Amino acid sequence: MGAVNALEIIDKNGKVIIRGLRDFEPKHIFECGQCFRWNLEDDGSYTGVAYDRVLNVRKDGDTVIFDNVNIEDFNNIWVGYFDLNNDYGKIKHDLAGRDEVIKDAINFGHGIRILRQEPWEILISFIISANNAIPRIKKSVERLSKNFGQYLGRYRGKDFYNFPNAEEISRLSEEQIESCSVGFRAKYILGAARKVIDENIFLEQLRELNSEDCYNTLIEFKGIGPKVANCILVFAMGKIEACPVDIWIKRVMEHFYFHEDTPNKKIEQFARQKFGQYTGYAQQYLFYYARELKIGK
DNA sequence: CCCCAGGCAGTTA
DNA sequence: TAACTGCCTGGG
Repeated sequence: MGAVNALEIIDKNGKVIIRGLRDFEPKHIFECGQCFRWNLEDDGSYTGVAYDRVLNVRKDGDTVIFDNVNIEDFNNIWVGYFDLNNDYGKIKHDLAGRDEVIKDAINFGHGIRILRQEPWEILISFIISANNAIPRIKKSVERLSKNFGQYLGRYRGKDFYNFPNAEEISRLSEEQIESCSVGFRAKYILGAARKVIDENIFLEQLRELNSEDCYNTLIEFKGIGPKVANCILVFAMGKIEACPVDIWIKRVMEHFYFHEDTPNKKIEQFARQKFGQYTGYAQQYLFYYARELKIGK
């Protein structure tokens, strides 16, 4: 039995409602750069797609309301997706004791959780993320889904589609993929799909590998370098000790710790030494902190 | 118009 | 293996 089972859960009318759910802020979770398919609604809730489901999430005081879901899917899919059985209070307490910088970052993004997302969608999403901006990454992922994914249903008057699987993408032309505004990354996306199909790669099984073997497998894909591979490790493979060093992590680390231009490898080493098994969490708090406050820019 | 955005591959030295 | 360079796209 996980921690979430100790809480009061109400299941009614296609909603699952949890009172007293700690360390959970939709804005922090969905806008900390880890996911691209969650969008803010007019009422402050977020609607997104994962694991062939459409879900809406809202927080009201200490209550979190999951809409468009039944209790079976909640237990089988979303508890894992939102990492609800993980004690973020403990993680934050441990990390915050290490120095004032990470302590401030944690206070700022106190409701962040690392989502356990689908490996294939995350692999392609982060190939698209290279030298790109979040709103445009979201637009490309959305277009790929709408044009080539399977129809899932309607919610609040909008149609939703899943992310096309590797086989579906492998059958597309480079031009079809380019039509989703992915630019020069189209050949990497098609190449990745063909590699997965031709080499019979089961990305879910990479979760069973250790971090290093998992990384070495991912970096064989054209379009996946060190940063993207580490993002896939943290956001889909459960390898939370990994440390993606992007431009914001580089900025915030140089601003607070190095005070000079520093190679990404050195930043990664420093972070892993400082934050250990919690490096991926620390990275996410620091990223959100830096990007929202434009630290180091 | 220029600049840059959660990097990468390819080329050089 | 480190240092460079060009890259689709589109919003500021």
